[in-house]
Parts: sequence; C-alpha cells; structure tokens
Amino acid sequence: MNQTRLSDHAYAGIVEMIRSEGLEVGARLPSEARLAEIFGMSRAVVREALVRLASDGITEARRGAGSFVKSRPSDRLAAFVPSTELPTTLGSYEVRFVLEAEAARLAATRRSPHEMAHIEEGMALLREALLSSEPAHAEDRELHRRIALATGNSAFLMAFDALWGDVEKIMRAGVDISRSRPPEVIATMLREHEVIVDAIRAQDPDGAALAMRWHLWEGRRRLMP
Amino acid sequence: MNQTRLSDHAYAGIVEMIRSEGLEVGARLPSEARLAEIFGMSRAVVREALVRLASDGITEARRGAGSFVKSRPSDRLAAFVPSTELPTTLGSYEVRFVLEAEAARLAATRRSPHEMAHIEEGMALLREALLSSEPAHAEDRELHRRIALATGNSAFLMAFDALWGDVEKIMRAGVDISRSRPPEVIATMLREHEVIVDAIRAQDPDGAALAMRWHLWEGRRRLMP
DNA sequence: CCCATGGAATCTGTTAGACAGGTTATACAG
DNA sequence: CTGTATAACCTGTCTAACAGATTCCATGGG
Repeated sequence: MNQTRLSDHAYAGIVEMIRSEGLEVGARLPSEARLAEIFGMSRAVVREALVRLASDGITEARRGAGSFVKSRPSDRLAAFVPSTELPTTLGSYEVRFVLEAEAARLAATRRSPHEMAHIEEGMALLREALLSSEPAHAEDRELHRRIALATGNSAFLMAFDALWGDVEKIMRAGVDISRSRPPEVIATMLREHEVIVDAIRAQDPDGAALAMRWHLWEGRRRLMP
Repeated sequence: MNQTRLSDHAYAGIVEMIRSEGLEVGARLPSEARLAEIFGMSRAVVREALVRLASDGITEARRGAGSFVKSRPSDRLAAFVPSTELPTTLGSYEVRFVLEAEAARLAATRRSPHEMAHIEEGMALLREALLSSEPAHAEDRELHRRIALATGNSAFLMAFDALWGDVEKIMRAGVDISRSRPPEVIATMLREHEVIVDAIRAQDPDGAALAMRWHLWEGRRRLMP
C-alpha cells in the first residue's frame, strides 16, 4: 500500500528545487547533509535519490566537492539522444513514430474481434486511470502494447518492449517536472488515444497510422514544449 | 581520477551473477546483507548498486521480500516476448521495413565522417566474407548495425538488437535449405548493400531508405521464394 | 599589492550497527 | 490435510563515525 518510498520525495524535491530556483547546468546543489535537513530525512535516503538522479543523468556527484546539476530535467528529456545529439529530436520517439504508426496501420488491417475487445479494454483502463489523476504510465503502455499485439506480429512487440524502458523513464521525468497535469491536458490525451482506437475499430489503416503519429507528436511536445 | 566507485563493482558483480548463474526473470537475488558479504563491502554500497539496477529496469526490490530479476541484462533487448508465439518469417521483416528504412534515412542525414568510415569498414568486412563463400551472417548484421548506429539514436540500436535474434534464425534456416548460394546471388547481395552505403555516403536520405527497403524486400524473397 | 602555500573547513564515499514494518516459511493446532 | 499463528528474514530508514578529496581562506613572503 505504502508504495511511496521516501527517496521518491527527495528525488522529486531536488528536481523541483532545480526548476524553481532556476539552477543552471553546473550549479552546485546543497550538500547531502543539508538536503537531509531540508527534507527532514536521513542522509542515506537523500543519497539514494542522488544516486538515481545521477543514473538519470540529471546530477553528477564529485567526491569532496558536492553534487552538481549536469543537465536540467527539462533538458534531460532531450539527452537520450547520444553525444552527436540532434537537439530537437528525442531518440525513443523518433523510433516510435515509424514503429508504432506502422503497428497501428497493421492493427487496423488485421485485428480480430477478440483483439479489438482487448484494445477496448485497455482503453477503458487508461480512461479510468487518467480520470482519477493517476500518472497512468502503466495503463498507457498497456494500451500501446495491445495495439502492437493486434498486428499479430510478435516482432513489433519485441521492438516495442525494448524501447519502453526509456520511454517510461522520460515520462516519469516529465511528470516530475510538471507535477499536476491540468484537466484539459488529460482530456486531450484521452481523446488522442480514442481517435487511434476508433480508427482501428473502423479498420482504417491510414487513419490509425495518422492518429498514432499525431498522438506521439503531441506527446513529445507535452514533454518538451 | 580514481573514478572506480565501489558500487560499480557491485553493479557489475550482480549483473555477472545473473548471467553466470542463469537467473531467470522473477528469480530472487541474495539478500543485501548476503551480497555485501559476498562482495566484501558494506550493505550501503550494495544498496546503491541495487538502486541503480532497479533504475535501469534490471531488478526490482520488494520490501520485506527481497530483490528480484526484472529483466535479464543480456536479454534486456531481445527476450521480452512471452515466447508463446513464434515469430513468423514475415514478422521480423515487416518491422525491419519501417525501422531500418528510417534508420538508413537518418544515417544519410546525420552521419559524421567518422561514422561513415565505420560503415565503409563494415561494408569491406561483409564483401570479404561473402566473396570467400562464408555464410557472413555476422558481417551482415554488423553492417546493418553500424548504419543504425550512425543515426546517433541509441533507440534504433535497441530495437535493432531486439529483432536480430529472429532475423538470424531465419537466415540460418534459409541458408541451410539452399546450401550453396550461386555466385550471382552473392554478387546481388553485395550490390544491394553497396547501393545503401553509397546513398548514405552521398547523404541522400530518400535514396538510402529506398535502397534499404529494396534490399530487405529482395532478402525476404531469397528466403521464401 | 599580489601571489603562493599550507592548513582548516566542507563534502562525498564508505562502514557499522540498530530498529521498524512488511513478507515468507515453518510449525503447530484443529 | 488445512488453516492459522508465530518466528525468521528482508528491505527501508536512521544514527554516528571516519577516510579521502576538494575548496576556501588566512597567512606570510615577494
């Protein structure tokens, strides 16, 4: 029940601190001891949050010196594109554009009634989760996964699952930044998914592919305005 | 300078443990205290490694129960699929059409001189292997992989690696059937790859995408006439 | 006045031990 | 054989301490 690990609060708190205090890349964070004091928890928990932040490429710890902002969380979303990076492009989404759009197209062409029901159910679960203001990452993933499943081609699933780890990481970071999503954003997200599902139900391949591309395009924009 | 944090050893040690002991997804790792004992370090360091492993999606910690393998590091890219459905021959190629064509397009747009040299080298290796009548699956894969690498987008690599297991299986089966490939087939395969590499060298996105699609189309026909 | 040099203060990395609260397995009772 | 209670175990968290690295500052010499 109490799934909220304390270090999640520290993680979110530090991200919020970077954002609200406008800490630039290279700026130093308060010391672990100081952060522990601020958040009212032990140094060990703060440390765990810092380890995760470093693992996510947001901060960097230098022994004896302190922890420093490596990339601001909002910039971090672009940092999945490695070294030679194209600033405007988010790696995982670039692949999803072609991969999931094609999956949606094939799903619209081939879906069996049973697979369609499976997709509808996924849609219902996502709707429920979003309307109760949950993060709903799991439900989002599940719906997209069920669409890939409806292609009848397990290779899509393989590629999909290989990517989702990154996608989820990006999404979590995004939600951490803009903590509460306004209702109109939730409604929009819901509508985008519904259009995709509608097109698959109507067996409209081009419509499904277009709706999926639109959804991913908008999703990326929501993450990096 | 001494960048070797102790937790790096713990991280690598646990990954190695999962691999060498063949721990399946869902298997339980030794307890933190036990791991600390094994690696000869304190529990805090083992904990740090486990936090990072969890952040990377390899393990999952359940309070009171232990840490569990969530996805095997080696399979992390490949074996997510429930294994119920064997991929059809068509399946992998269907995904490769969209995925690798897009990768070739982006590679043509973005490739650095260094990446181009890397691709040329891969091409040379493939040429050598094919002309000496080897199966050349490894070289084939390597060339395609280097093209995906030249996109500068690691997500393409992930998806690519996730698929290749199947592709290779199919290819082996294909070669087993028609044991010796006639010289003109080898020449054709070589030429198809060369056209792709040429287009990437010439920074011709559409040409590269088309050449890749043609190559995959022909490749599939060679396997299932 | 400027600059080098040597501490002193500060910070992360690591260790040890302890307890709370959850989970699992065992042993006992019905 | 089944169900339950209890004990053993495990992760999450806290406290206290020290080692090694870095930064800052004051002091002294040029």
